[in-house]
Amino acid sequence: MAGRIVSHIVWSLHDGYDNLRRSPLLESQVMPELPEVETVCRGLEPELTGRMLTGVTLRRSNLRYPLPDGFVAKLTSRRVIAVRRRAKFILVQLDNEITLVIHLGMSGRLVIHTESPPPPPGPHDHVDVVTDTGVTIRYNDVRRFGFMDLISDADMSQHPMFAKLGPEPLGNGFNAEMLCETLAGRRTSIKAALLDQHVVAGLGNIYVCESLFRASISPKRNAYTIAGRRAERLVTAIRAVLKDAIAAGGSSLRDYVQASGELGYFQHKFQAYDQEGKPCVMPGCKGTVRRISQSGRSTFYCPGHQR
DNA sequence: ACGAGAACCTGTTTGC
DNA sequence: TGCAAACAGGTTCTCG
Repeated sequence: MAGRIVSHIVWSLHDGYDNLRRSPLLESQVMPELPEVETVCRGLEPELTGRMLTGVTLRRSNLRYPLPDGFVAKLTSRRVIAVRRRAKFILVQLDNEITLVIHLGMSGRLVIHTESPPPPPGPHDHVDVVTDTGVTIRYNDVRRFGFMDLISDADMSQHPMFAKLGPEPLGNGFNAEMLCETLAGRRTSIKAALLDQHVVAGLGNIYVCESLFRASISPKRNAYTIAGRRAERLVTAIRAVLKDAIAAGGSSLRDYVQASGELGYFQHKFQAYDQEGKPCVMPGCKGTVRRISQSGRSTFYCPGHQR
């Protein structure tokens, strides 16, 4: 049995790692947006919380950015207090008032190797972190849009990476009223506005398309026209889309733990994203999903019901 | 200040 | 068939 791929975490069991790396499942993975990062955090949590980091191996000194000075020394022999998520950032809180911040970028993956020693690293395996239980957490990133950083707890809130982030879409701070205020006066499209992490934190191209589809709002609509019932619909849709995706990721985690059945995550089908030319699945709508380009990025939507 | 587009990166897909 | 261009997309930077 080869290891199982769960969201952006890949569990490698005692064999099959080379096969796993060539698995077509890898190619069908969706990009890491909020639900994927949340799933990764839930997978990491039991492996890391309370554990001491006994070793760190760097195979290159830079990912997207240069790794901070003393990266290895500041992690080694530290204990993990908690694993959390903010927007698309994975936050590993350490016992020295420093947090390891991990961003998966577009192609970043974390591989949990339970066997010790772990398999030989591949060409894009950039960082290994080993815990006192002998588990290796390996960071792999083909395109190197991801990065890691160390931020002291005191600097966290003022850090440019976090200071201006919008609210968590699943949190209490995200509602129709605040969304209207944020979008007021914005001349750009609602599609572009929702991709802006300062408006709401954690959405990417895929879930913006899905949310607008579910809310029956055209991606071309001017952002400032989102108000009233339409804003309520959008907030509801964003929440529902994210919760569904997280639930799909969670069921994959359970599948892994029970070592049974197919991976629910990869069966997760999108209603709009990557569905160009397919009939709209919205009940009562006879439209066809179209693909357009907005600010250089693909948008999928149904002109039949998205207005 | 704001918005559009480029750049970063590499493996895969598409088109000539 | 083979090679080059296009494409994927999160974030930051530049330019108008």
